[in-house]
Amino acid sequence: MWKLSAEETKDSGPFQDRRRKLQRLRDSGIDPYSQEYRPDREIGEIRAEFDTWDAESLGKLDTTFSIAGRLMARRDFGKVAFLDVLDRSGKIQCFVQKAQLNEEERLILQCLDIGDHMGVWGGLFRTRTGELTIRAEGLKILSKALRPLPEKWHGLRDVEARYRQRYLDLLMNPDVRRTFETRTRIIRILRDFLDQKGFLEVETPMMQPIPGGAEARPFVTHHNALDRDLYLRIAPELYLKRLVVGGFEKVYEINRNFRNEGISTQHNPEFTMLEFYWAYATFEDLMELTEELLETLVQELHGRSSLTYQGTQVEFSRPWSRIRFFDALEQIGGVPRNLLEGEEERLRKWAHQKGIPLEGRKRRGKVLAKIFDTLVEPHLQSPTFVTHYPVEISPLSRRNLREPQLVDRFELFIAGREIANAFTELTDPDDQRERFLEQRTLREEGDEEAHPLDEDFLRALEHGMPPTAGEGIGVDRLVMLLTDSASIRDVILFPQLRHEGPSG
RNA sequence: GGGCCGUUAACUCAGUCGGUAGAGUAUCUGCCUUUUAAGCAGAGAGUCGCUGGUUCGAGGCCAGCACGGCCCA
Repeated sequence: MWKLSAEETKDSGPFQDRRRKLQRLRDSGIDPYSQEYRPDREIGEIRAEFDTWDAESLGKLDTTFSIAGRLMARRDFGKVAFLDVLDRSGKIQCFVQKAQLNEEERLILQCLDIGDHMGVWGGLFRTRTGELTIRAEGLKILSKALRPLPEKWHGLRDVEARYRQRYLDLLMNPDVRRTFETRTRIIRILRDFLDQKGFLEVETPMMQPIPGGAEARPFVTHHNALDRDLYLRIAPELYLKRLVVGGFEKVYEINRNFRNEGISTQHNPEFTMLEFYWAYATFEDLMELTEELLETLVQELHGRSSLTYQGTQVEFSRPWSRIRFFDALEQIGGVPRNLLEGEEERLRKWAHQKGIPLEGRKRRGKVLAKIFDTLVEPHLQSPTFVTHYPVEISPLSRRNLREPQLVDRFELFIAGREIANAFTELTDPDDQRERFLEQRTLREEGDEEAHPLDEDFLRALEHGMPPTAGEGIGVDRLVMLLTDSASIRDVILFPQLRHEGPSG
């Protein structure tokens, strides 16, 4: 009944029973919320060491083990009981003979409910069915649970409850725990990889006076003492580049970005981004680095260079295919070349006939990007670098030398999703100013996602930034890919949800 | 923003044509010294998401709302 408050549930059966047991313990001078208990082993350690021992060897072992954890199941047999105790490392069965307990412990056993934390100590043996078991010499209650756990067999299925009460999800669904452990491992591998290459990890502002570095709508907040609005960052890009100007030639940040957009299986308003900047490198160097990084990740996590995502095999062996943005539109998206190069109106008409809605997309670049998202992106299952984007949708990227209407940029697609976005950085302060001014025009035309002009950033560029390449990798999407998760909510511990309704 | 599906006991779910609200788990009582979804016997447990409407009568039909899921934008 965890959807209801304690007040609402205090009179109903299981809660009353647990309250009653709590009171019985207190009346007997037993604290149901122990101040201290120190187990000497983790359950996983015991299992790792003794799971392979046979009954006879265990019989000769004269050691007492003390463990602690949450009671997940109990099976009572009159004079004995079996208790399943779970800690962070695993689960073990404990065998309790009531005759072996003192009076206080017998009362505790009587009052123990599934969900309570307890400590147990005793020697190891193997039951008739062969299970490694602790023969309890004594036990203690460490924390009384007043609410029952979800049902033992089906677990917690209700998706909403799983997100709102992730602690129950973690307790009841071991796969969920593993996914989040893997997430932590992935982030550690990312850090190790970049640290080894000499990148310096930094932290830049979450609250920014001008939200830049991406095209997205920001969240607004207010600083009272300064009496000014601040924005939760949509990207760290402009600050990391300032650091490159300041001489941090290899720099990265793994942290949260916030974008004021809809919520879906692919989008959470706050999400984790890795961004890194590498002076004296180009976007082509980044492609190689990215190949190496992802292959390392897949190898470390899966022990081979491929994985299965939602039923599709994805191969990460290098090198990955590369295709130019316009070639991808033509060859994969089936957009006729003459339309790509011809008048915008004919392109719009063609898109309309294909059923691609373009409302709100005023510029040619946005039209092309929309067509790409619809017709090309879903087909990019194997890792694919799409390169050389139109300059008008890349206001922070350096122009291509030969074709100045394009930029030296790539996006990486895997399993039909964008995983990374990278480019050779625009270091020319005059060109950057012009790009900002173009974006300002778009903003005046009503494009709320157009990049704002950042005079302070321009001043930094005017001090001189070395030739640099920079990349952003969406960590949540990467974790989804590597853990075979269908929804971003399955890789974020507490995803954003609507207000809990009055009726739960 | 649109479409479809869902919301019933603490959990997981049934509920036929509109006619007294069901099961398993969990809980409680009793029996049980090697079980592991323990077993056997019994018991308690419900604002059927919310608000209206139709009807002699609504968990089921209609409308609106809330929350969630999937798909589309």
